[in-house]
Amino acid sequence: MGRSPCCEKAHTNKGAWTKEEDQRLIAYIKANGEGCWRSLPKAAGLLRCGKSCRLRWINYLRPDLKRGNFTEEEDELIIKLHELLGNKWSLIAGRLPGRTDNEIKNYWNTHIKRKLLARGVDPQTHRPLNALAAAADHQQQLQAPRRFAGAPAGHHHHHPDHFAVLSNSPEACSHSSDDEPSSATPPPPPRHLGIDLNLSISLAPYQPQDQTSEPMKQEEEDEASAMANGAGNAATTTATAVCLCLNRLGLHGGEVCSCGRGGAPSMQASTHMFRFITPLGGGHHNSSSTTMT
DNA sequence: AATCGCGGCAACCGCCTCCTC
DNA sequence: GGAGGAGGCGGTTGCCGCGAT
Repeated sequence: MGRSPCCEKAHTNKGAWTKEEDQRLIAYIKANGEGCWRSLPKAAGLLRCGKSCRLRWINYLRPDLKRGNFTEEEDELIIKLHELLGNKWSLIAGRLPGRTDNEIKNYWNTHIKRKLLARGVDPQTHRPLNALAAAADHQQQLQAPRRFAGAPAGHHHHHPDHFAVLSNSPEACSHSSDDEPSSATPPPPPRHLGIDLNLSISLAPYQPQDQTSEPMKQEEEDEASAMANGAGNAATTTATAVCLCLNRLGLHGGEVCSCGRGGAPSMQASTHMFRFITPLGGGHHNSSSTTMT
């Protein structure tokens, strides 16, 4: 039968927003703040679904939005983050200040996909295109019990292969409960790693001897992986300092990160490597490292 | 000048997760 | 612990503008 609609659709406008509607929404949110989207339309005098208001605000009207073209740096950041997070547009957007998930999603589909294809890289797997066919053949031959490439198994299109690459601890390998039963022993390195990703995706520069005792949760692990990888590659390709803290991820002109949330994330710096430790929800710590060249 | 095709983007839809009771 | 509601997310659709023919 389905769920009840999020709002009374019979009396709601659809389609493009008018200037007047925008003004009403802006005025209302300025006066009352965000929240309670369901009741907002009525309170603001809008004949819109609450979800529609929310989307309009988040994707278009928010004052902190950065309009305009994506920079080359943003492009590369998106690519790195997508490689690690998959189609988690909201997570990616969270690391690009002023950009929205919808905007990034559209940009990915219209620009970056093409860009990667032109580079000979598969936009979904981030592997060289010519290697994909070979890898597929190889996998068919192997009929390995552990699926690894493409073919997202669950609703959420994580890339298990990516996480396998990035994980550097047995705990980290046990998260993929969506897709397969977890195992106490870390799986052997996937054979597809033979494909040269040319991305140096790894936490190798910083080995886990000082990892905190608590196993990471999936989300945190994702974050850590994203941070490590994004930094490593951005750093090696641009020689620019990269802030990986949750609030400031991005390229910076070499200044040491000092941003933090609550418990003041720490950063350990050596000559060529910065390590960021950013507390995430629940007091877990999230570590990553980046090599500065 | 008119038509067609394509690309870009805003908006919608439906499912999922989280939160509250 | 379970149910229901609200918000959030990702995929998809459809409109519009622009260039090619």
